[in-house]
Amino acid sequence: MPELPEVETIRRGLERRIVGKTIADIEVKFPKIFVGKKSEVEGLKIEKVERRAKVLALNLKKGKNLLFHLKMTGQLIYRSGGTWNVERGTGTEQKQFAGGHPSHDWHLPLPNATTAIIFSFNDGSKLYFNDLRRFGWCKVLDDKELQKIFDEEYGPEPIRLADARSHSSLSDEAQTSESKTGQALFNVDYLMQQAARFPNRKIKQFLMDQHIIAGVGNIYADESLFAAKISPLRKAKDISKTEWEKIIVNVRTILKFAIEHGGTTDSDYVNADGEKGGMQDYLKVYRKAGEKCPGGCGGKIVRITVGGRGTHYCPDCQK
DNA sequence: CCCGGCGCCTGAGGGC
DNA sequence: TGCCCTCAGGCGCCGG
Repeated sequence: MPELPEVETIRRGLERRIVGKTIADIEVKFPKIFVGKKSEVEGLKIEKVERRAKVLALNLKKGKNLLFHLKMTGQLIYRSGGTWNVERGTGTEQKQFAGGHPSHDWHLPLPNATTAIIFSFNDGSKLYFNDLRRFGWCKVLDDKELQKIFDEEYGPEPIRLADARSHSSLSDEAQTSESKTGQALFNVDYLMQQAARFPNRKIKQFLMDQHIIAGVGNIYADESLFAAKISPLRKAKDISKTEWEKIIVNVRTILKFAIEHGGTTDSDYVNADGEKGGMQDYLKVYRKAGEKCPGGCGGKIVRITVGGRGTHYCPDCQK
């Protein structure tokens, strides 16, 4: 399920692939998933690919945008146009592929039964929005509407890599009070202030609330709390300042690490080239029920339900 | 405020 | 082998 690191990974891939291209045509296979009029964006050039929390926006000319939410099983996969002659196996087998160099993604047929929308660009390349469970959506929005959603529906970004180039990412730690845009910053003061608003909420649900923190979902909430040695059942009001600091550091570290590893492929997640992530090899508690605690405490990872979500933690070292 | 439950979907996995 | 049932899960919404 794409959370911040997965959506950011897709964003980076798309940025390299589709910025500067013009949307020539949109084919909607599942009408419920596409909200708005495609005629408003056909013919427009893509200027930028933005991420906020778990949503992805293609900024187009004329103040238009396409906003995507991948929910559980959404995929955004790019394929270049043209045909390719490819040798595989012993070299005797030669096959021609239409649409996209098959070096890494030839096994993934596109479009397929899960393909909800096909965006065709002016150079013959395509962007496929697949969604097996069809919870995801794509909306046509004006700049103003997009900004309103970004401002009102999502709390601060826990890391600020979206627009910054890699070498300037130190700005994360420099966050103190408030950003230029008026958006709150992800720091201890802010989290304690929010905790005062929802004192009895369990910390796991608190971390996953997109209005409070942008982009943390089930996997990284569990992983961050394990790293911080805090039980997912603790109430927000009972978290000490020192513990909030630990939460901040671990959320940031884990999200950044996950981005470096291309995100977690639990079931359907793939990047913009159709490739799986690598972060699943580094998860310590998520879906590890019954296994020995990797913290070396001698305990065992258990699975419980918190707020209706599967929650994995070590009761022995997460207090 | 907090919690539980439903709905949206479909494939995986367990029970028999 | 195969059918049926339940469940997962982001998120909005509703009711207690």
